[in-house]
Amino acid sequence: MTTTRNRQERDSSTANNRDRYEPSSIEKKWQERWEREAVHKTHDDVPGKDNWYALVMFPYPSGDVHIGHWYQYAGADSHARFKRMQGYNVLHPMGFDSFGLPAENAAIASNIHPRIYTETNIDNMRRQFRSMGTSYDWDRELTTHTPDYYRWNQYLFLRLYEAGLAYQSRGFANWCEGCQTTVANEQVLDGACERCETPIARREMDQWFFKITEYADELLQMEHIDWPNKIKVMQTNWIGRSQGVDFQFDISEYGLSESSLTTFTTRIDTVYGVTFVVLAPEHPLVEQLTRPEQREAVSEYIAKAARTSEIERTSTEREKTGVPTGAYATNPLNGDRVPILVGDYVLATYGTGAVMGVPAHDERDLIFARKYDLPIRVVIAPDGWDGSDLTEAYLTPGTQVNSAEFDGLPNSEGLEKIADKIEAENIGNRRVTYRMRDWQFSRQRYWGTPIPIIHCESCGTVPVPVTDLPVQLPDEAEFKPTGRSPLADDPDFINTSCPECGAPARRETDTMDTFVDSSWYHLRFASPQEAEAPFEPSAVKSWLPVHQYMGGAEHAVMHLLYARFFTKVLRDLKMIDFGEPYSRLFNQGLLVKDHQKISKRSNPLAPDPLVERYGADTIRCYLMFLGPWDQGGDWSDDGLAGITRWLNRVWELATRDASGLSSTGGEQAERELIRAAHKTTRRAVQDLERFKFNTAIAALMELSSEMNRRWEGGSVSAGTWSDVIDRLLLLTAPLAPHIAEELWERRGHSFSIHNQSLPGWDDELAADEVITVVVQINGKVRERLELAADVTEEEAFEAAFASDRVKAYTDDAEIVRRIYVPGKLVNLVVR
RNA sequence: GGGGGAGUGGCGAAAUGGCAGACGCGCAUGCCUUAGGAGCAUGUGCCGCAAGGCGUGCCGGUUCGAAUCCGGCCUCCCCCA
Repeated sequence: MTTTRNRQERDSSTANNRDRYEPSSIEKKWQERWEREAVHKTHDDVPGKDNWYALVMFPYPSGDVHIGHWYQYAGADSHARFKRMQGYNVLHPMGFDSFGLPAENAAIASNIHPRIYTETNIDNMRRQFRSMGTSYDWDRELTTHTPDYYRWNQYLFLRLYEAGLAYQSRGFANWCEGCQTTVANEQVLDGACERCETPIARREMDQWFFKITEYADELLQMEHIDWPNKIKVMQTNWIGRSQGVDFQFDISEYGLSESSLTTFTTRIDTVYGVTFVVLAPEHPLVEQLTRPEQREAVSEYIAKAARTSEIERTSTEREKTGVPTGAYATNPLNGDRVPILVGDYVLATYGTGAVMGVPAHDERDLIFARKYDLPIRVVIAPDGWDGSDLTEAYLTPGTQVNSAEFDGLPNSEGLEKIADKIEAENIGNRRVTYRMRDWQFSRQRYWGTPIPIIHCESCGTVPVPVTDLPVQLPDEAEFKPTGRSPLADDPDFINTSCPECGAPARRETDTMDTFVDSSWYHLRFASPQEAEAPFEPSAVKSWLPVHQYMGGAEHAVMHLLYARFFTKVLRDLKMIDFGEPYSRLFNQGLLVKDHQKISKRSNPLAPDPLVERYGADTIRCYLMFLGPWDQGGDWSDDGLAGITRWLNRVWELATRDASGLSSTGGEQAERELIRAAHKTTRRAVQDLERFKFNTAIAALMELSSEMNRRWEGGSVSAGTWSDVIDRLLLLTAPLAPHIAEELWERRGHSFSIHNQSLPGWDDELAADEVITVVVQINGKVRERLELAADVTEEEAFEAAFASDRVKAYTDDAEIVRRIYVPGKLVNLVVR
């Protein structure tokens, strides 16, 4: 009776002076105060704290922050906040990857200067990031389109150029006739321009490259970095290391400058089965080898191939085509004279641009041979082969046949012995090739970092002296695409003098791929205002490599590979002393809405109105509650109510006046609430560490409900209640930073909750006193027993046998086996 | 075609060798309310009145015991062709 009356009094007395949870008012208030009091200001070193660099991939300022950004940045921010409350000195910076094609295209489309367009977007995005309650130190913000940043792109380019790792060479680029410009590989979608859908052609142009292939083998070494296996596999496939043999066919009969034609193969064991040779249309010998009677057909074919994208050319769906050159090549191993054809499924950039055709042992070659009526010769025989024709290409291991002295060997052995012979006779050699090519980073675009090179008639290619940096991107230049680099039309920009001889000279007019900017930005964040160098060595030493990198998997083989390459180069240039930029990587999944891709047009979900209506904390928590962060989530407005209710409950629990509580439930009730609190702490901390935000929130919800029940019972002391409330708020703080801060203040604690340590837990206090032991008969659950936590095996079996339900199964049966899993179950195998 | 990931209630999902469905949405019933798109309580995998049986894409295997491990197949998503 007393308890009931007390409770009613408490409720009515507190109802009046308690106010409701109104996210809009408290969120703005705390965002301003955090900024005013520099709560997220990061110092390079804090005595007694270890540094933790939590980096999330910085965004393109291509428009509004959309809900997918929220999904990424809210999760990353929660994890960074969690590490901060774990006691680390955390660097969690933000910037903008603000050069590049998307911004430039959007700017052109709306007839605004790319700089104005970009800076307007950045202002808007900065505002939105603030509205999320992110914990960035804005003093460290960097934007890559400013000279303060891109001058260091130019500086690093010069260092790579000096080291022979940047070079200019003629190469094929993706040319879009519609946009009158080249586009990057990643902007080619199914052979067409992603913007105007014009088919992409290949055009030969002077291009700049970074020698990433020099680091191919080291880039394959990934055992020592803690990255998702998925990404490691993608990088390995992308690099595509293959071991093979360069093999020379004799073409001396034509009396050309070259007496041999080199092909590359990974299957030299099939060399006795070669019945034709195929050259890429761009192969340098095509012109000279083509016989007069084939000249017209070959020229026509080459012209057609030039209009076809590489992706299309190598597609397995597409029919393999080719034309004979009329010339023949002689296989030096057996003297066979085989026709030379031109085929566009062979790429000039892979291997040697020439392949040997072995129709019996390669699917593509077989289709090609059948189509053009070329001979098919089996040289690797399956077990029990009767000498008849094969119906399909034989690709698996077998025995060498029709292979001269190698007949009878398993082909794995033939592979080595034939390679030995080729090397001994000097008609070829073993070689490792990679699918990955050097990184073509020059763009005929305006909105990027000018490449700091000067072309002089007498001195050739001359690097701009470091003291002359930055080479400024002219603001006034014409930026619309005209078919060549926009900067080429700006006389003030191109006309200069040669740094070596002083004669009039022309500047390089290409700009850099934006992936150059993002290859080292993590270093810049360590000392973003450094004016004398790209980064300050001691700051880099305190912060790098990045402890935890977070971002989407779409960058697996672009940014993430380039950044690793840059890191290795800078290490070799002795600018840094580590070889991997990101020690740990976590990829968040994709957010969809109602099972469909979120799109501005067909399935929109703008964050600002949601924040206005529900509050940033609610949106953050809901996004994190949808499912495991790495698996992505499925947004549906309906589910928001659950998070709203929970945060309201936290508010309501934390604002109750607990002074009237008395420990009527005794020690038992106290212990049970303390146990729930310690269990929750353990679960939440362990889950947050592993990015399992969804189950961390579930644990906090359970604790909230448990507290509500305990209050109804009126059974715990005010002191215990208060401790558990504080625990709940501290654990909620990384996820819902505003409400936690507000309630922390209302409970009389000092500012800020985000400078507090997470609560610890005691496994003994978290341990159950009573456990449920499951009794299985032949693996099926037949009984559940409530037993003391410290029950012995003997006691557990005794309890099991005492149960009537168990007896029903054991009475007429023989027990052949008994299994005991401490604290969990008893299994009786009966017959 | 190759590689990777996933498949569990009406829905988002838990459980990674030991009680399948935690937590949340939705739904149902009741309470409270001038009102309810608010709050509270209880229930909610399927079949069955019940006892009980069935149940984690499908088929098989390993195990005392499988959503979880192994083999084969189907479907969906991502990356590369």
